[in-house]
Amino acid sequence: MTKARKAILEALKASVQPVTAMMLAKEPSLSYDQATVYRNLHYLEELGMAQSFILHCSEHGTERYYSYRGADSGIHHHWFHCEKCHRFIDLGSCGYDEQMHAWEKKWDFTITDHTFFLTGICSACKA
Amino acid sequence: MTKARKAILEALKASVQPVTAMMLAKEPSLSYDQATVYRNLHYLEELGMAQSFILHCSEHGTERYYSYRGADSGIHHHWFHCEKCHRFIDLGSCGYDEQMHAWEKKWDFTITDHTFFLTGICSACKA
DNA sequence: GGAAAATTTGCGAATGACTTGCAAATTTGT
DNA sequence: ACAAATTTGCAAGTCATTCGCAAATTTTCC
Repeated sequence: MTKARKAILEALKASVQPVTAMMLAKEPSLSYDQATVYRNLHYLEELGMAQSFILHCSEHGTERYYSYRGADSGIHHHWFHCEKCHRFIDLGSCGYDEQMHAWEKKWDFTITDHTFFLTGICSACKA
Repeated sequence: MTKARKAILEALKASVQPVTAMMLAKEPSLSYDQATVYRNLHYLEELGMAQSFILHCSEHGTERYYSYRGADSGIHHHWFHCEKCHRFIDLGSCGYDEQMHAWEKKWDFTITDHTFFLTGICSACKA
């Protein structure tokens, strides 16, 4: 595993919030080329050490957000996104496995991935 | 309501599958400028007559897909996307209202929108 | 440990979805 | 039908993300 790879993985692991490739590329302590960051995030996601979702918000546009995912403990996280302060709240795993299974049976398709997240106004921003 | 607007809304209503702005812009029977198509899709979504979601698939990249939504009957649809044949299956409304409410209570945030869809291989493509 | 093979990096340029400024055309209000 | 308001087409711009390629790093094998 290369230096860049390791550093990016550590940054992901250390971050409480999901981050974009650009955020990591601009992080002074990393200072890897954006292409390198993008490539390594892809790589880490393929390995199953990172997970991502695409979010569009009026203020930041459309971007892919990455978060850490333990190699084995592989919990698929879902998030709430506050449109005001742009912070994320980790909702944990969605627990829809049963529902998914029901759908697979009903329609006879095979689910390889699911996307789920919420947007709204967080507690702090409501006040 | 302008001619373009009406035509685009009709196209949406007529389409069984969610469509992208580009698909509509390239549709010979419509032949409106892409800017016009994009602007009107935004407009229709604001009105509540269209709904959309952003999907990334390896073959077609990242694009926003629109579908018709009756002005009042406003059912929020969710979809399964087949990665092979690129067709969508309408799953109807997700029926997670209770779960959402539970989350709102637990975290004290207000949900204004939710994104949910599945990807995988459809029945036909498995065979 | 070191040289060759394989992979990765940085840079700059390209891609592709989507947006925007602006003048001309259409629609609306009266 | 006329003036005001909105929308359209066009061309150029924006922005996240990707790609080609030569140089640098990592891995492999002896």
